[in-house]
Amino acid sequence: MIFTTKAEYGVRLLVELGRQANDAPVALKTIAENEGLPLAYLERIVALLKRADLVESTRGAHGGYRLAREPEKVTMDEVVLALEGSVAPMSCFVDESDDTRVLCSHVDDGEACATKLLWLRVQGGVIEALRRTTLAELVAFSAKQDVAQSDQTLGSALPLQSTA
Amino acid sequence: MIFTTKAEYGVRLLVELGRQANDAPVALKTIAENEGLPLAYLERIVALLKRADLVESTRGAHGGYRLAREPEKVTMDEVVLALEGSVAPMSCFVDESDDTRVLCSHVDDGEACATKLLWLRVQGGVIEALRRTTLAELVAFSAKQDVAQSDQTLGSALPLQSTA
DNA sequence: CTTAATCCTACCAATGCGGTAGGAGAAACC
DNA sequence: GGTTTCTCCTACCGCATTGGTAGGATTAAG
Repeated sequence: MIFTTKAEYGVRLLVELGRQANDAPVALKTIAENEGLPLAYLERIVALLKRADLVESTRGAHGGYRLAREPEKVTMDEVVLALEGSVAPMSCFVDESDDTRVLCSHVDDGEACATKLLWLRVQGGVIEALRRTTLAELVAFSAKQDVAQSDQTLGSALPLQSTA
Repeated sequence: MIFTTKAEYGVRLLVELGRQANDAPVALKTIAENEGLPLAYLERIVALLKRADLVESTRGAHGGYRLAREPEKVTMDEVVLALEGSVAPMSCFVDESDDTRVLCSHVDDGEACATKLLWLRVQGGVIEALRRTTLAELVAFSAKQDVAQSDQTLGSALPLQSTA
């Protein structure tokens, strides 16, 4: 069970934005360079965040993106939902309509499969974990990481960017 | 985020075995027909369960598979681990060694990415949900489904707990 | 010795993922 | 006004994985 890089990159992008205290927009190019991620791909990802009103943009020179809310008010369930489309442990769990309907292809219509109970619990566990994590927490976490890194050997920090 | 059909089919297979009270082996063909799943594919899946000592087999005519343990003692974290190889919310979370090492390709060696905290929590939520679900529960659940189906021709009597 | 089952391995089509390319609009700055 | 620097949009593409198939070898019951 795995999230795609959309979630990974999107969350990283938001963390980068969250680290900026001021409300000056940040260009995607800056973020791409900071994180070592492909710019063109990030563009498509940030579009998802904008569509979900998690991010605001200003076009033109000196433009870029900023958070639409304070990091404390951004929970990860919203973020991952915007990026991945759904939080479903099984393909038949993807909710087409607005209610969380279970559509399992291998069972009679309207019937639940034997594994419904299990996947519901897993889904609940994931959503709960996502919801209790805010962007502010991740920003603070990454800041702590930075301190730890700069405390250690600065020179021997391998520039191991696997960016081909 | 999605599990593959290996987990789905594998759990269903175990539920089918769990429904048999006696210890007579059940042929895969029977299970395939009951569940409407491709036999050849099930063969590969049940091999994973056998390798993890969740299932025992007897070859030859009148052979088949049976549970290696009572359903009460089979927890789903073991099952999913055997079927999917790992329970990792992100590709860099796949543990190659025995400890749960985080190997993130986009960060310096030994360093955690900004999203480590998040994926750790998600992974924890999933594993906890899996661990507290036993095969016996799923067997009982599927039995209840059967009763509901034969009683009222429409099994919507289940209190589907939404994203609470 | 036929039949019914587990085993094993190679193969294959489709899908989705991660990434690229090439532009068209919009605003700042000279 | 033109250039630069951004956001935006859409089409395309290689590749790995998934789900499934094929074909056979092995084992045991009757």
